[in-house]
Amino acid sequence: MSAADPSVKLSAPRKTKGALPAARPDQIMDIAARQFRARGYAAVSLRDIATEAGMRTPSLYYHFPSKDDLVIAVMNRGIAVVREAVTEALAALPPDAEPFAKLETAMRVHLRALHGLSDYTSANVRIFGQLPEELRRANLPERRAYQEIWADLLSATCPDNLEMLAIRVPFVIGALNATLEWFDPDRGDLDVLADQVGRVLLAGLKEREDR
Amino acid sequence: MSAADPSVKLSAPRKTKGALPAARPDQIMDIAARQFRARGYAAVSLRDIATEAGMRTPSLYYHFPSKDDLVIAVMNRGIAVVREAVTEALAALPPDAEPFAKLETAMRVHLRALHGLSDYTSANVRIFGQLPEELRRANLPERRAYQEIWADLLSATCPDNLEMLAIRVPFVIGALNATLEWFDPDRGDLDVLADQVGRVLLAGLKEREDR
DNA sequence: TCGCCTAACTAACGATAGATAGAATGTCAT
DNA sequence: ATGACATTCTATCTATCGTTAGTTAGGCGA
Repeated sequence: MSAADPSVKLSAPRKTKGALPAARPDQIMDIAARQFRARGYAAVSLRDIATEAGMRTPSLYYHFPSKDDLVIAVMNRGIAVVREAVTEALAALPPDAEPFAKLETAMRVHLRALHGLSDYTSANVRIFGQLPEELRRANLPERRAYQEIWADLLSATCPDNLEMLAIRVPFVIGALNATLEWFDPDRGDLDVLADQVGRVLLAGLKEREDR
Repeated sequence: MSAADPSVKLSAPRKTKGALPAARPDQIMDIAARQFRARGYAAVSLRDIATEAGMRTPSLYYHFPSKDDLVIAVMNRGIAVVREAVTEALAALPPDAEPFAKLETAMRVHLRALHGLSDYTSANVRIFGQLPEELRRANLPERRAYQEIWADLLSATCPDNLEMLAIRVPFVIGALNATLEWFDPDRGDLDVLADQVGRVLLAGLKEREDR
């Protein structure tokens, strides 16, 4: 394939100190995230990751104490990335932006994180349901922190109705995440997707009890 | 645990011919579906299935030629079950039912199939993304046939707009399926879920271009 | 120059997976 | 009673997994 001829030894430690061409652990995480995203959790072995990184499997253990630790690191970064992106985008809005304008922005950024911006976020969404329960639990704090952002945003759509909010938060995030399973940004326009999905969800959330 | 002490030999073939207490292959598929639903694809081994069925692993090979074949059978039944349920429910509606009444019915039945009615359907949704591509491909014909029902239903929400329809069909199905990952029918009321989800989606789909 | 740190290597282990071969068991029609 | 069939068994194989142990080689500070 493209990478990794193990007979060619990578010549020793890094010379560059200030240039930092992506630290090795980061590079390994990049590869892991891309493979998890493409092929799922169980289908990706440490051998696969090591091969693409140009090293032997046990060498990975110098950078990560176990496969679980590597996976947890990738998963947590996946949520951190999208949370920071959404937070920044919301902060860039005018302070008096309407609740539904904020919602639309958050949806667009979330979709962009899933489809192209971050292999980490898409890997997280893709493999979360495949992980043994222990690993899933390790990702829950990050997920809950991210959900709080959406709870803030969505509370404007159903004020004083916590039961409705408790359903709408995971429903909206889940509906957005589900696009990962069928939408291919290489074959369709991501902006069109965001327009269509945003329109349906925003209109649906805007609808008042009385119609 | 509850089932299967292999030292107690199950006494030979079935006597009952007309009574049919669920044919053995069906019983095995039931167990497989339940386990796949609960723990995902990779986490369920043939040993696990055999144990719960009260037999040794190789005995499974008398009924199914391989694990792949068993999985494919479970997956296909998962779609078949929900498709038949939706088809029947739609047929039971008055012939002059409005398009959005049909849509709401389909959504309710689909949610019910996911949460309780059928381990096959929930197993399908749960593990589809975990399967190697070859197995996923084997389930595509069933899935496409089921999607056609929804294409019919949803075409009323965006007449003469095939691009929009091509997005709305997988989006709606995906949004419904995603509830499997966060909604627990033991802790929440399924009817409440259907009310809330149905309201948002139906209102969103009803919204006209001009607002 | 010496010794430590970094970063990789080779070799191997134990566990578990799906799968196969062939023997054994019980039922039933003849 | 017997032979055919259906069903499950035991025993074993091969492949692959994550992981550990111990080793090697280069760069850098004292």
